[in-house]
Amino acid sequence: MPQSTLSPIQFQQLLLDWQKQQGRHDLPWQVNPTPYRVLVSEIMLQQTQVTTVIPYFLRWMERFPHIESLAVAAEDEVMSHWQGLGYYSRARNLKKAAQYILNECAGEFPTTLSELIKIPGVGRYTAGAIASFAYDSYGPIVDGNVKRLFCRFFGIEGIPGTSKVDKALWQKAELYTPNQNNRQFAQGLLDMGATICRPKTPKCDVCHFQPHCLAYTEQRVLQLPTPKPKKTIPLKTGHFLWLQQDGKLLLEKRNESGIWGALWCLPQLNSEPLQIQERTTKQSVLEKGQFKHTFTHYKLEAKVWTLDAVDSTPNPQQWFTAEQLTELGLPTPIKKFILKHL
DNA sequence: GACCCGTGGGC
DNA sequence: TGCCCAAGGGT
Repeated sequence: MPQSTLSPIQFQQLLLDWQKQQGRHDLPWQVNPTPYRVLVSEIMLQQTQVTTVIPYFLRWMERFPHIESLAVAAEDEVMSHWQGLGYYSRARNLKKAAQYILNECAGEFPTTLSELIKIPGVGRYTAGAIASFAYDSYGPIVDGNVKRLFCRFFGIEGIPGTSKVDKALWQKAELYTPNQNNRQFAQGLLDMGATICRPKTPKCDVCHFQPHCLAYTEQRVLQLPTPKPKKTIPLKTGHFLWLQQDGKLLLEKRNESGIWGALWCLPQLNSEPLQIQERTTKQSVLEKGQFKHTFTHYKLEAKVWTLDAVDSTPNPQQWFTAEQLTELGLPTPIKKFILKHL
């Protein structure tokens, strides 16, 4: 019955009015929104909350204030500034993006959606966000906030992330995104989703869209968006090495592929270490400690072992003092373990 | 389409 | 505690 009677223009006006009064205007990346600052913030904000990103963004912009400084930076220093944010391919891609813009785009930051999406690490959402926030131009965005808001407002059923539902969501985004005031419009969508149309406790009582929201008028707000079926994550066991020498700790730089890619880490073993037999001495393997860590897609239970001999591995290894450790990008649970045991 | 890729906050 | 969720993208 009462399908939303709000035209795109009416929708835009309501959202812009709300954004002007109730939206966020003082986030660090909203100040001086250059393409580079918007790019950095949007990559950091992928799957990451605003309050988590803010200190990382400020530190990043201080160390890498422009594309050139990032493009020529050493990977280890880039990774150390991302340490703790997670999804480390974002950091590697951000450096690739800087090099791409300098080398392939003659230093001219791309401006169109079709060009923006070619930047490493930039997908459909981030391209739309850069168009909106950096250039104040047409750039549809569909992120977690918009998915939730649109699924409720338009009464879209089905699981977001499936091709059918996402197609419908992007279609709505393209239709309802204006050709002016794009910066405020996009910010309004995100802020509405973050502060009003929240997952668990939406503030429908103060929502300007309330009379036009299909989910609200049909009392289905908490049923939309359709929840994903939860799957059980597997348990994996890991083994790591703790080797100290002259007050230094041995670390290993991990491969770019896989978990904790390109971070420095305690050397990881393929299996539980066996007792090492040598001609003259028996070297005992001692358990230094344990830790557990839950990722998105599996749970890790790890044991850390000490021994005297250095295992040969294909990755670069290096001894670090406690002071040097602070300048490296280390996986968060590894960093915690080291600080506890060093 | 399925999987991979981190971490911290909120309840 | 355990679960959901967060300004997604790459393979």
